[in-house]
Amino acid sequence: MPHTIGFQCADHSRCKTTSLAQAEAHCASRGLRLTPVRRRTLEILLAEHRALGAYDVLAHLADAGMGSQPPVAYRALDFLVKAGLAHKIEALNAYTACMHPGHDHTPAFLICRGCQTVAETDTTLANGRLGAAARGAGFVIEHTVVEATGLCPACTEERA
Amino acid sequence: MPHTIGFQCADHSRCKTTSLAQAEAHCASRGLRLTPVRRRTLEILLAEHRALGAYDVLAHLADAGMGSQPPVAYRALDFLVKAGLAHKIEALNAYTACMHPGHDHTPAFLICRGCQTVAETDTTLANGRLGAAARGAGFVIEHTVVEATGLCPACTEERA
DNA sequence: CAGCTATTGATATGTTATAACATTCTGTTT
DNA sequence: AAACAGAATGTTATAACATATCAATAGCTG
Ligand SMILES: [Zn+2]
Ligand SMILES: [Zn+2]
Ligand SMILES: [Zn+2]
Ligand SMILES: [Zn+2]
Repeated sequence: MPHTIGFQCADHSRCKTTSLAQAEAHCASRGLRLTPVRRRTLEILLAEHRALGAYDVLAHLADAGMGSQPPVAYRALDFLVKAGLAHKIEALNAYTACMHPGHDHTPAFLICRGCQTVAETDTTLANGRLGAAARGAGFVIEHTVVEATGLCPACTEERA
Repeated sequence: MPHTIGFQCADHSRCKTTSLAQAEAHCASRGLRLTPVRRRTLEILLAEHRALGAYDVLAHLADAGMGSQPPVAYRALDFLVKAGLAHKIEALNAYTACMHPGHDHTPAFLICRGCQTVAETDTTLANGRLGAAARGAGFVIEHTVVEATGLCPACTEERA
């Protein structure tokens, strides 16, 4: 699998290409329109395993001559998030490309405060303790945010 | 126990009083200064089982003649969060009083999108699947954000 | 092509958060 | 008590994140 959890990827060029292809397929199969602005936004997010603020994305879009006002970036990001091609990292008010688009999943993130790398994994939160608490309380979970902040292996090493 | 998980509390007046007393004791035992602004900020958060934005808190502080500029609210909120007397709800960019201050815990929240009620519970995330993934990747978790959004029993009923 | 909807462009504004520096308060040393 | 140091607060300004609104355009449908 191209996207195992970890703080390095063997071949990021391939990683990007694969994700983009999956996104194209995903949109095609659902009649979603991956327009130039949206596609470029996804490419911008895929450039690194980090989360980018909407204004960072906007700056890159502007560099590409694709709009320079906030709504342009926010609309594209909203589309990607709703389509399941990107996620918002609430703890950072920033956005990151999904590492396994198309697969129905409940993402969880490991965020390094040293190098800002974001690693996506899955959670089975709804099956765990919080899910049990929610069911016990009669609470219907619709969306979850699971984010852990800390230090990745490389950054832990560096500060040792 | 006064603070069981759930979307009602039997006697909120008592709930507030208890929490405030716990907070006082907590600060006293650690040499932390629960100054008038900080205490009032905590009271404001304790008024309801909801999360309040910093500017909402600020408005209440201003009503009480205690400062009307953003840093006043943010500093008090930062103090409370660092002291473990309040938590930030990242999904709402808002703050809520801790329901069991002093106890070392990793909070998790159930947030109702109908009535905005926030219920705090615990998570053992670090022992669960994400914790395992983190250890496998050599990632050292320092802080976690676990928030579930959905509908509480009352609001589910109402929309039925 | 006429009409409809989705998307983009553009302007303005609203909301959340912090930087920077002055002042006041609190406890400690002399 | 006066001097001092550090913590807390007051104040101004600005940075960073996000949305409302309306006009223009592109893409599809009958
Ligand atoms: Zn994902
Ligand atoms: Zn790192
Ligand atoms: Zn708590
Ligand atoms: Zn509710």
